[in-house]
Amino acid sequence: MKTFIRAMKALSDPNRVKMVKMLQIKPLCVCEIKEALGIAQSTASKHLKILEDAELVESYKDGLWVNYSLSKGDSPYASDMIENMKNWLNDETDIKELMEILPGIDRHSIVGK
Amino acid sequence: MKTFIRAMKALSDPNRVKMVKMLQIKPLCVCEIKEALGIAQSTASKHLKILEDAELVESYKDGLWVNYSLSKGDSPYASDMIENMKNWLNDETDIKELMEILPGIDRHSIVGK
DNA sequence: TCGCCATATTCTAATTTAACGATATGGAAA
DNA sequence: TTTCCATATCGTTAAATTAGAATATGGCGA
Repeated sequence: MKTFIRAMKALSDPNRVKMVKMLQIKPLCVCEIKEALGIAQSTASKHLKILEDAELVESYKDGLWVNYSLSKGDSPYASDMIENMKNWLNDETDIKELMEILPGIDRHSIVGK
Repeated sequence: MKTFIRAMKALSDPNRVKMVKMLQIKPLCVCEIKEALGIAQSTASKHLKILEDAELVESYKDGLWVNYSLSKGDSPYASDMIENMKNWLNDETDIKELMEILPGIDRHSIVGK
């Protein structure tokens, strides 16, 4: 039950849902995610931790960067939800806008911290 | 997006999840639900309203009673989640216990208010 | 080694959520 | 009409959630 609740809570926040949708396209580092969503770095990092604790997302280091990607089917509810979400929300204005700006987001060209 | 978040939030509480699992078996009135879960009547009523707002549940009156049942496939995310949840959580101790006491719960034999 | 850079963690304030008791509502039965 | 009964709503309190600024961590490059 706790595992399930954790997954549902993780998907109960718009920013975290947007993160999942972005990660459907490609792995991203924290700074790219914060940039795309226009939120503080600490906020992005915290949200990603919540997604990771829910086993919706996993991370691996690449030098200074930490790349996040959708996790690959360990947890029961998480992997089902990841599958479902591929079909969900694609028509939402928010999401479509995100998908448009995503190709222009590059970790090397992010300015101030 | 708001619709989706509302559904996820509705499923982010253990009591509400238990309500959905119980309603998979049969429609129930508020007093039966509160009895099965051991919570206050006002608490049960409020949770049911949240589930109803998320279109996971619908209600119809039967005399003094208000019967709640799983809603029948209007909302996109809600109906998918209802389907998914049929396969989820059935091995949980909490849920199995609920399923055991459920047949013994009867609106006519509930004591105090 | 020293100083950045990306990320994680801590702190604090503001908002949301969940619970219960008490009260209001509305219909059925007397 | 008056009284109950099941349910809904209100009021209050405690706990959880979210946000950003500030600080800590840890590794790469000079």
